[in-house]
Parts: sequence; C-alpha cells; structure tokens
Amino acid sequence: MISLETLKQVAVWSKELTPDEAERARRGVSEKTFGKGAYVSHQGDRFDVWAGVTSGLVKLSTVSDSGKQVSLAGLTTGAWFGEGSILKNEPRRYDIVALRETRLAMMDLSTFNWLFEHSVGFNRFLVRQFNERLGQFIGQVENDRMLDATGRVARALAYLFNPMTNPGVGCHLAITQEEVGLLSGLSRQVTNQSLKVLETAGVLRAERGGIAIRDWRDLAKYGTMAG
DNA sequence: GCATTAACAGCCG
DNA sequence: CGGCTGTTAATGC
Repeated sequence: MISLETLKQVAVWSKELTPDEAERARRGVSEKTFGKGAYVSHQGDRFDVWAGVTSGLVKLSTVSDSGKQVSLAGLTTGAWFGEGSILKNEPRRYDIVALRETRLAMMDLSTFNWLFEHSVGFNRFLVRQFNERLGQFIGQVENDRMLDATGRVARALAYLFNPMTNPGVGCHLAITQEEVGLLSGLSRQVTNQSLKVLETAGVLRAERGGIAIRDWRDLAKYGTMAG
C-alpha cells in the first residue's frame, strides 16, 4: 500500500475520487521497480493488475503475422494501462517491456473492480482514457502505411508526449535516440536522421539523452501527414 | 530507394 | 571507462 500523497502524485484520476474511494485505492496499490529490458508482462499472460508509470519508460509491443516486433506505444510518467485486459477478462494482447529502469504503481484486481463498481470519478477517467486511446488507434491504422520514417518518429513522440495518456510527461523527456527508435520501429541510425529533420522543422529540440518539445500537437500533425 | 546491421570515432558525465 | 551520438559502408527487400 502507498500513502495518499503518493497516490495523488502518481495517479491524476485519484483526484476525482471521494475520500473513501481514494482510501480504498491507496490500500490496493503497491510499487515495484523493473530493470532495463525487464518484461512487465508477456503477450498471453494473465496479468492481474492495473499499473501506472511512476517514473521511467515502458513500451507496448506485439508480434506481427510476419513475425517481427511491432511497437504500439510508449508510456511514461503518469500513464496507467491494463484496464482493457482486466475488463474483458482476457489474456494480455501485448508485451510490456521496461525500456529503462522503471517504477510502476500496481493496483490489485479486487481494488480495481471495487472502484469500477462504486466510483463515478474512476469510471469517468476510464471513459476518457478509452476515448483518447481509440483516437490514437484510428490514427495508427489509417496512416501506418503512408508515413515515412520521420512521420513515424513524430507520431511515436506525439503519443509519448500526449498529456491525456501520459499526464506527468511535460515538455521535456529523458529518452535516448535508441529508445525513440524502439518505439518508432526504426533503427537508431534512421531515428537519428529523422530527429534532425524534426529539429530543423522546429517541432522539437534533440539533446543528449533527451528531447524537448514546444507542443505535442505539432508532432501529432507531423505524424498524420506524409511530410 | 529506403531501411537495416555493423563498425568506428567523438563526446560527455 | 561506458553510454550516447553522428556518420559511413555493406547488404537486403
């Protein structure tokens, strides 16, 4: 279990709960650290917790029918994930991998179900999150084949910097070019060149071991148009 | 063409 | 030193 203060810090949704609900939530959440490269869960697992990123960076990926790894999204500070598998009571459809040392807040299933049954604020949050993810998913299938390397990098970063799904991210993120490549489904070398293009376009600033952006919507636009 | 891997030099903490 | 970055060369779809 964690303190109420910690809960408020790592979970924006907790601010919408009543005091009683927040107390329940705090008692059902514990924290765990994952090392670089560690699997949080494998595709097909019954992963019986709902989890939020306290610090670090995780990647959702799956294996395509042709057998190669496909990255779906990156998640960073403030992002919560896993509700889809819990609500449908089905195995995980994705691998979840820590791209660097990552601390996760993990809620047990009974607490999640209690909040789902009793808390209006919790359900509002879930609906908003589903809505945002649906928008991302539609963008993904519509544009996947049309985007060049630069567009794919821009889109991966736009999702990562999206304050709806990653509420704690801000406009600066410690991430290496190799990690951006892993999220974009590209090699480090091509990612390096794409980042330079985006920097020249003025939508981000590439630093050593980090990226600063002006507005994540600029990246989103870049990631939905070829060019 | 465009992307990938391999290799290497430079840089920085 | 070790990790990150910038670049080039060889190879593949």
